[in-house]
Amino acid sequence: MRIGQMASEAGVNIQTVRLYERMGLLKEPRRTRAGYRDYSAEATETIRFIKSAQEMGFTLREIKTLVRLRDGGDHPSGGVRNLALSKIDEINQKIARLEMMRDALTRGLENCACKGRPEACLLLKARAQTKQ
Amino acid sequence: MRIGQMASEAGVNIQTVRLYERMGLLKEPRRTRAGYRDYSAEATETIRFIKSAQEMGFTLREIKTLVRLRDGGDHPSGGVRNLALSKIDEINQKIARLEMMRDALTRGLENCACKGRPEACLLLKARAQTKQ
DNA sequence: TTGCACCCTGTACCACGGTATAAAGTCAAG
DNA sequence: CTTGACTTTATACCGTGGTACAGGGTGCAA
Repeated sequence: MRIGQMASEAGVNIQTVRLYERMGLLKEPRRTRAGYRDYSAEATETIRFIKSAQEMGFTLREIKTLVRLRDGGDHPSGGVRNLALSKIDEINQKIARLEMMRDALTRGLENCACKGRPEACLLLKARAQTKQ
Repeated sequence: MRIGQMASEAGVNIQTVRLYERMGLLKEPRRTRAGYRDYSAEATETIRFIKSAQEMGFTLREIKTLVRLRDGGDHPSGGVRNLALSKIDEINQKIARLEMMRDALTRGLENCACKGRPEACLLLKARAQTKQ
């Protein structure tokens, strides 16, 4: 699979794929005789992982380590394991903060739009949806 | 409280505070006779909210609306409420994706560093910590 | 009243992530 | 073979968020 199809399946620009490769986020694919990049389906998964991590606020530099960890790391070592654990910790902290932000927004809504009109407040639904 | 103290309490650069004001993220404080900005303690909370939201992957443009919503919006209206609800939804999606990423990392670890040495895997602790 | 720390506005610069363009090669269909 | 869609590398540019600097004013304290 060549770069054009890969990029379009992953939903990114071709230039972006090459950028990620240069930055070491995406491992270099084999090449055809003519020098064209030849990707396996796995690559699109990696790209999607990268975009997802990015939306979670990780930088490309951080994502570089996330990708390595996700792929099983290099050689098993305490260093790799600890790095992964600290990343997992970071993620847990992000989750906790997102929950706080959600509650802050919820409070904002309670103090405003729904004031005196609890029946109009779609909020409880939203909360129920997440506390399930 | 003047901008220097405010910025240092919030942990940001003075220039950053002024930038946020220019971008409409931070409402313009009153001024002293000399034209100095005069902040209340509330402002540092707003700054911290902004930084936190930023680490969660929201852009300043998005955070601008988050801040308005958190502060109780303008005038109560269905529009404001719906916007808040959709932001809450976004946050829930981010949380779900972070959980997926965490699991992906966890799997990466399982396939690698802890292979055959389950007693060395600190992973279960990390998971327990979050599933509590 | 001089010094020093702070503030003001405005402009310029920076890193990051992404994208666009140029100049050249590949390849399959007509 | 030629045409058109695709690829290659390399370079240049852009928006976002942040910061630095210049040139000037404020205010307090020795």
